[in-house]
Amino acid sequence: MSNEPNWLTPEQQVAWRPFIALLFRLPAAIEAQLQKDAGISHFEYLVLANLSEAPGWTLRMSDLAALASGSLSRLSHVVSRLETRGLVRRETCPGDGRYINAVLTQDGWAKVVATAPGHVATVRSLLVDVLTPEEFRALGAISEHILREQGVKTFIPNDPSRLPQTSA
Amino acid sequence: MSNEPNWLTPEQQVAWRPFIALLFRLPAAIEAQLQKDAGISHFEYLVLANLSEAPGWTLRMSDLAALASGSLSRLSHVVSRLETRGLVRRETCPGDGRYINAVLTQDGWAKVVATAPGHVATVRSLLVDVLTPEEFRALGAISEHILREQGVKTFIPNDPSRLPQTSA
DNA sequence: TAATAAGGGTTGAGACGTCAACGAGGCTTG
DNA sequence: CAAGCCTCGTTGACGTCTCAACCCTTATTA
Repeated sequence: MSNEPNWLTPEQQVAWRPFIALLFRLPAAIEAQLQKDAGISHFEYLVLANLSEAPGWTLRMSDLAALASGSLSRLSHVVSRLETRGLVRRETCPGDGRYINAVLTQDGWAKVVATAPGHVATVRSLLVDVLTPEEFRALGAISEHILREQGVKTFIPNDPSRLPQTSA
Repeated sequence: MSNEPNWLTPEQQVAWRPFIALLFRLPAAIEAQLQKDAGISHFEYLVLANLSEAPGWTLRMSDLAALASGSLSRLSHVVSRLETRGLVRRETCPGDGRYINAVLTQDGWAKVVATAPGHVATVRSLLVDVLTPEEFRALGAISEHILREQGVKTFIPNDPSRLPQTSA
């Protein structure tokens, strides 16, 4: 193989630069809204939202980490914080002491219900509603393509009737 | 205006979920490679890279912050660190003491030259080369669309009065 | 020229994420 | 059943980001 770096072509740079800017700014904007209006981080919101959609408001730590796209260590810290705030509690898995389940509390559910509408509105105003339906569909398909290439399986909601649709 | 939250439709969720996963995972992957191979963060890389492309290896702090899509406070901390590592230095703008220029040093240039190929290779393997050219172009166009909607200019305003001036 | 306004940049404290080391439970060999 | 191992999960130290208060320089106003 050659030592010569395989630089991006000018055309590729024209696509790359806005994308990398988006990769910095969109999370920052979402983070800011959630922090201001609900006092939680985006990651914390994803944790609560995923739990709220899980059967029995319960998920194993490692599964929850994967669903929220974070490390197990990060999740452990976050669940500890959410636990002291009374939004989540831990239970060792009955029958197999290796596993630990995170369980949403009533207060946690209330928090999700109170937070979701503002979050969805923000996502709409920043992203969904500024794109044409075709653009948004394409964005989803491209994202899935990239993730699939890295062996990441994206969770598809199987029961849309379960409300609220917190995952926005 | 209704109080009823405007939830995402199931079709929109199908697009949103992979995208939000990408928004978490791609930065993490890029971060990991840069940290491992070069000992710098992605944001630090963007700072150095933008300086290396600026005339005179020089940019005003606030312009650099905008180019790197970060806050001025964050940039100030980062530049301080890069300064102690000898990769960047600060200069008060001659003729207007309010402004401060960040200037890339020779060592900083060397760092960019040494780091860029690996970074580009990573971006290619994670993103560019797994998409079709049409997909990648579309991704760039969609990103720019979103940013434009928020008034973000992807490129530096080519205003000569904002360049470092040796004389008024 | 003095007082004030306005904006760029810095600083410190607190919150958060990462990394590597560790602990604990259960499975698999002998 | 004992020893090792594997995986899940936790912990604490350290580095980094955010937020708000602050300083400094220039422009404005009287």
